[in-house]
Amino acid sequence: MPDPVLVWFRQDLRLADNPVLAAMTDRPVLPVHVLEEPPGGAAAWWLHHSLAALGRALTERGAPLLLLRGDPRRLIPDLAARIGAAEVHAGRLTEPSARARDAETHAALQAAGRGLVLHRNALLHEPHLVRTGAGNPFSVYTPFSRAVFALLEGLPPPLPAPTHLTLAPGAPEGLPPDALRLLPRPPVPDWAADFPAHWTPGEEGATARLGAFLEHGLAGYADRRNDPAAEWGTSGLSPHLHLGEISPRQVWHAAREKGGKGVETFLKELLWREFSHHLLWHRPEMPTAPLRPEFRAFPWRRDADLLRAWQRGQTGYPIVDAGMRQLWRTGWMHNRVRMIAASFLVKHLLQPWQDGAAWFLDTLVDADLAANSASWQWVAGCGADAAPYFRIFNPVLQGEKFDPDGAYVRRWCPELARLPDRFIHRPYEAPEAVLRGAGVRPGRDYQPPLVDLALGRDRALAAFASIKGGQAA
DNA sequence: AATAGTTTTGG
DNA sequence: CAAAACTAT
Repeated sequence: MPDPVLVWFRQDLRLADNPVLAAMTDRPVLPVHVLEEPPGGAAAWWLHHSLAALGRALTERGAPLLLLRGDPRRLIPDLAARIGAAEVHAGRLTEPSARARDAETHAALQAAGRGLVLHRNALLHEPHLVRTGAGNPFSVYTPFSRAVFALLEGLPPPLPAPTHLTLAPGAPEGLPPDALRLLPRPPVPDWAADFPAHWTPGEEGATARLGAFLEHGLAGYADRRNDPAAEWGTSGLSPHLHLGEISPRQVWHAAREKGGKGVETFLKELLWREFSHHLLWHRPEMPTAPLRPEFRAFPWRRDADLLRAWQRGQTGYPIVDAGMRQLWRTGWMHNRVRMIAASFLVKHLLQPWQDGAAWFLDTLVDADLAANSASWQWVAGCGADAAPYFRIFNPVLQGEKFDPDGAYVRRWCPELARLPDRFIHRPYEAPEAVLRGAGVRPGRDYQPPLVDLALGRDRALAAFASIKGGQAA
């Protein structure tokens, strides 16, 4: 009998195209997941269901998933010792805390003569292996995407899922998924009540979502990806990719095989995800500190009331409010609307981007530290390859451009649904008779804007001007 | 992955 | 005089 192996599942909750499992042919395995800190609320809901789905799939293959809660630095080496595993295998992660944890776990394993083997499993290409011609990490997206595109020409095809696994003997009793307490419980109201109508966590759900997107969305992707009301405007794969229920390699190959219009545009979006992880790998401070140092002196005007109004979707700007409510109800927000809502918070309201990023991490089912941090820094203008500081989205113009008939706003802000197109993105300009005709009582059904757009814009520009003395690039 | 204000164009 | 082009932020 070959040596047993401990298979440590983290953000690769799938069987197909899983290099960790593929390395295990004919070896007895103990699949384990250790919950150390629960993720944000919405992501925790997703994790619960994803772990349950993975558990079922692994049980069918003969090796049930062991669920534990506690410190992996101690639990993983203990478990490896208990089943006599010389090696622990896992997928490599980019989050700084996970990297530190893996290094410590590795050290603890090594002290007992064991090893931790990390596989490329969450990304198309390892972030530490992509370099500029000069040998440095990339800090600009376009050259990064060009380099990675070239590297991916020889991307091997996805690996098949194992049909049968042999369970290593000696596993202790694990926890049922419910014991991880990842779901909202009383007295907290069930904010996830609507999630199941929108999502099916787990590998099967991910595969089905990819198939449906290829069928209904890919060909029109270049045209529709900025239409937040379009049913198949985007793939909706972000939460599945975040937990590795499907690999980017599977998505990459499937899109290329399908071919046709929209493929290039779609693949470039996958590379934004890669780029975010590349940045986080090389700049682990990215989640908390601006990548452009002059932004450390930015005069934010932190205000709990403004932040709360934004969180609740009560800013008075329909496209922002619709987005924030879609986020709360479904755990997801369309990418175009994320940019608009984020820009409004950091520019017009002058709230620190870190506060917005924290709210997104708590409410998004796809809460990904790399993508979230990189994107907020991009919007705020303090990121490596960020929008110039003077790029300030006007939520009314953006709404009129990308949601011209107000379908998105009407869906998520039903109190405005009967307003004519002309005022759907600027209800505060509607004459009283129009409001009355649409059944909107001013100040009662919909609040006045939190800030005048011209004033907010000028104030943001002034704030940015005040830090420009720094060594801006 | 902008916007606002100004100037120029062209029917 | 509306639309397109240009330009500063």
